[in-house]
Amino acid sequence: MVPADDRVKKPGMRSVWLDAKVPRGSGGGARKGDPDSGLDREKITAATVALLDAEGLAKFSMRRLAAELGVTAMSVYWYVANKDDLLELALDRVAGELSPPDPDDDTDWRVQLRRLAQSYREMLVSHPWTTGLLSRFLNIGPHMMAFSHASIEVMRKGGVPVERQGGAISAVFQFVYGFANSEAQFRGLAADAGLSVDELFRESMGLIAGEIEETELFRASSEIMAARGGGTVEEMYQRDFTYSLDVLIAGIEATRGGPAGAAEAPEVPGAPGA
Amino acid sequence: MVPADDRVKKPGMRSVWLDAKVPRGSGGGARKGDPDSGLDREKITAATVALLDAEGLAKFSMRRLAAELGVTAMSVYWYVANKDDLLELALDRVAGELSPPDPDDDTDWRVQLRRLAQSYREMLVSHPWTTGLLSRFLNIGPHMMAFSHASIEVMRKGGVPVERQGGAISAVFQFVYGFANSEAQFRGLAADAGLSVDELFRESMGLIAGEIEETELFRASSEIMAARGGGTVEEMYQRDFTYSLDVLIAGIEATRGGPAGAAEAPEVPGAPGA
DNA sequence: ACCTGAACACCGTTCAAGT
DNA sequence: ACCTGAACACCGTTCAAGT
Repeated sequence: MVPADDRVKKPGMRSVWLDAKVPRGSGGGARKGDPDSGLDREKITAATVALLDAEGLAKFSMRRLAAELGVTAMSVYWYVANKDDLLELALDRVAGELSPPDPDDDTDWRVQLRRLAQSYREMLVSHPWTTGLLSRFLNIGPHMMAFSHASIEVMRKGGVPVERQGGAISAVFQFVYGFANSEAQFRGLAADAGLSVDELFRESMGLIAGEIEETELFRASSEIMAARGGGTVEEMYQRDFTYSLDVLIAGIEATRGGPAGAAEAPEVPGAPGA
Repeated sequence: MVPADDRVKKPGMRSVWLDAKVPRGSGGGARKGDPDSGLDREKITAATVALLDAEGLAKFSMRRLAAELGVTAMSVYWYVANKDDLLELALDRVAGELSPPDPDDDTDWRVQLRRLAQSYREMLVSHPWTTGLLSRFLNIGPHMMAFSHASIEVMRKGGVPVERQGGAISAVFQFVYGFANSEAQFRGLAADAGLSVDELFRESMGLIAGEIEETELFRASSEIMAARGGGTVEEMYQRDFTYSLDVLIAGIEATRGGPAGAAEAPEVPGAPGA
């Protein structure tokens, strides 16, 4: 049959990770000519991540990627069934940066949770295209799975009862996802507008002030502005993130032995562990 | 000049909401012929929302929309500068479903917060295309702004000090965003696969079990499964959402008067109030 | 003031064909 | 086993032209 299409056709879930175990270009011996010229999934995935980092998801195309690889547009389809599969591979590749803790590490669970959250946030922010993709796939690649399971382990160490672990993980990592998404996107908007994040922040504030002016609503938002107390947007993000995590950890501790009736969310879809 | 292009060209932020106040098609008197045939922003936006709801963001195109409106592809550009502007309009239109509380309503702040969160979640889940767009724009449309300000007001009523209101809002609504996003997307995956959410959940669980089998990691995840106790995915989502909100509210109360050093996130970008 | 048609510079993917 | 070229059915947007 045609390249990379040896999967079952039955309707159901779709993911690269469910396909034939041995991907193209890693099978029969090295290339004949010069050894670096052969394509494989590894090289293609690496180039995809590089391109996504450099130009974003919107500008990424199979044709653009092929050009980068010095190859014709359709060569890539020998190694990868379609664009979505390639994006799944790219996603799990950067999930390799997550570095979940050693299961035998006996550091305080709160510290470990903070580290997991910070690490997830850093991945999302330094590869802004990830937030747009995480919700499109099942996220069952090896690195994602490792991260999910590390999250469960941390909650267990924190004494969260089994029926609540899913909920607690969801509260934390869905927050991180949303936070990092908005953070990354705001940086993107700033970059597009040719402004620093601080400049864009000031500009949008000024503009809102001009639009709704003297209303009650504006007074409230204005109070918050005043309380900001002269930090950079960067500092605001960090303080906000930290405080929100404090809220979550305090909340988890406070409800640890609370009333029954809370269970876990589906493990697989969306953000890790949720 | 050309249609809908009377904006300033200076680099900076871009948003429909920053354009000339009077949009095309609402100016000079009703249509000559039959009164229903004329296009305007209102009709176009409504058709856009309908199409996005029915077929999703991926299938939406200007040409498809024009066809729906019984008009040539390019007519739409008379009323709207480009696709992004139209999507911004669609987004704020469904944000009109959010129904923030009356500022004079003296219901307990926790109840009001739960209502805001539930209402936001419902909007995101019943219009799954919104999560993909919220992070792409500034979200400064009138309905979004109203929701943002209502969120601030609720935190104020909850006794959260001004410097923490932004962080608390961020913790809650970024969570809701992430949660609803993963919920909506999982429903979408199920629909694409022609399965119910329960079927897809079972199928993915079985599959993961088959893949990693006897490892320690799997044992942990397997324990959680066992603790699920026979609910539907629907019920799981609801319990999880509720428990997570409990965590957040308990956390907000616990840290209400806590240590200093936490401030708000930028008001404008991303999810409302964050 | 509003709408159209043709055109430009793109997409993802299929398919038959080359080596 | 791997790669190519041509083709299909699309995109968003511009521009000159119609009424």
